[in-house]
Amino acid sequence: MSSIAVMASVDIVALRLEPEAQRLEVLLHRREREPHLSQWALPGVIVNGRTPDNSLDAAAERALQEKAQVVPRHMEQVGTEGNAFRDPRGWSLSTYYMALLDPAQSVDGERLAFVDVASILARKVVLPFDHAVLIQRACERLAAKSSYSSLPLYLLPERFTVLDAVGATQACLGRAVNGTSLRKRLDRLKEVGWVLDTGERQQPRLGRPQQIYRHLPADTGPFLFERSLLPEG
Amino acid sequence: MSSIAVMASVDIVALRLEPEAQRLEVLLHRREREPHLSQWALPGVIVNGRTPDNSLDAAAERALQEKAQVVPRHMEQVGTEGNAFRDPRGWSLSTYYMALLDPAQSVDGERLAFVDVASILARKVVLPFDHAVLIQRACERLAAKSSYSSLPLYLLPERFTVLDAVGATQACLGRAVNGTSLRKRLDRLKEVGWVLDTGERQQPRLGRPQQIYRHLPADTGPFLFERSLLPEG
DNA sequence: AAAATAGTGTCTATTAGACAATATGTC
DNA sequence: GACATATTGTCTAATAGACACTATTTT
Repeated sequence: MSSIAVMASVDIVALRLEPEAQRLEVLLHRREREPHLSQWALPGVIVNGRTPDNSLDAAAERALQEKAQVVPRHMEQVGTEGNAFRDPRGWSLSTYYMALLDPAQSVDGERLAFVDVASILARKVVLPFDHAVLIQRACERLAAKSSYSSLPLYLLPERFTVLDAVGATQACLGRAVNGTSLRKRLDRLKEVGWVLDTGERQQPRLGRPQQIYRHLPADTGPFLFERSLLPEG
Repeated sequence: MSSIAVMASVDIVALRLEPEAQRLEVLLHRREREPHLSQWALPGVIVNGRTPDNSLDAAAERALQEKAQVVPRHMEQVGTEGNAFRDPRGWSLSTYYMALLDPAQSVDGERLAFVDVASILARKVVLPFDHAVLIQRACERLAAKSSYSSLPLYLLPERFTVLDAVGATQACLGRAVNGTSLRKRLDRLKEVGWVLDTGERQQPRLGRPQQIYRHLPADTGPFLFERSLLPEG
């Protein structure tokens, strides 16, 4: 049985919207063991028959709790990367999940930090293993789905404005987004009950106050629109 | 190292369009070892450091060649299922791929057969492990993407008619599809060079002859439309 | 009042879909 | 010619997007 076995782990690409510049950040964890001891890497856990997990999803939950110490608004499996080179110890597998966090999620301690995704993808920050690739794949998934779904709203706090929604969508897509279109989408989401209109207002530094929308606490899955936001306009 | 290891495999959900009724069939392989020896199951291979595969994708290719003995027009990873119960030997992982075959793909020998997908999902045919779940997930992925992409065309022979395209799309989506819409989509695919108009005709039993389209031999990835085919009409 | 920002209304473009009209073959 | 089937053309509906216009607040 050991001859048919391989190292396997679950890694979490937990994404947060940085409040100021509305750019994506990924949660990294300082490694507690070799290889790459004490380097910043994706939080993850080993999976095997001796760990307490009954399933991959359960292992992902445990990784979130034990290592990342955050509660995501949404989580989904993205894929599995497996080859002979990604881990110096030999053939290994990593099933990686995308988790979307409330921007208010903060981390304490020396072992956790949020790092700008763009600087990782540009290789300005270098991660061990193939973690940069996993982050890239997760962001590609996020971008693809963001065009035709309400997925970016999982990156917003429970109460948010139209401008927040535009910013989140732009961060996910990596390009400008039409405000009118996003307003219409929020109207649609209001119709189906995916978001609520609180009736409350919020005063920006200057100008007319903003309507405050609210999303539901539970992850009911993203709403799928019938058309995509278009590349140019 | 053996204490941090787990059983892992790659399984292939190879789908074919049954020529007559235009229903989806999946390729099954009679198992050559325990557990579930000589039962029909998904073709797959073990992955670990001792097998010749450099990567998961390479293992998937090997599974196709050695076990399934078919060459797909398209293949993509769908996901990974892992838990303590799916294999009687203990905790195990299966990364499973969706492969789309030419309907002319046939199999010879006693160890391979195409089986109607619907009867598997309805549990009229019972498969070992959680293979029915893997097939279901692959079909869900196929249905989701078929609504907004040219994925169903990978199930067609190189030369096909509009009616073939309608049939394939219906089989993938599991519901009726508007013929006019599909014609327009084929026009769009012709514009971008994803399909070609051969100029040739084919005579059905009765009536006006059908135009014959042709797709390119290489898998350039599905074309993504900006809108979905709509649920009712 | 001026400036800034939010939100609304109107128009266009695109594409799915319904369906009538036409083309082209077999019997 | 009758019939079957394929294809084209016309119209509608829905929604993304552009943009002018209005609303509401601060300074």
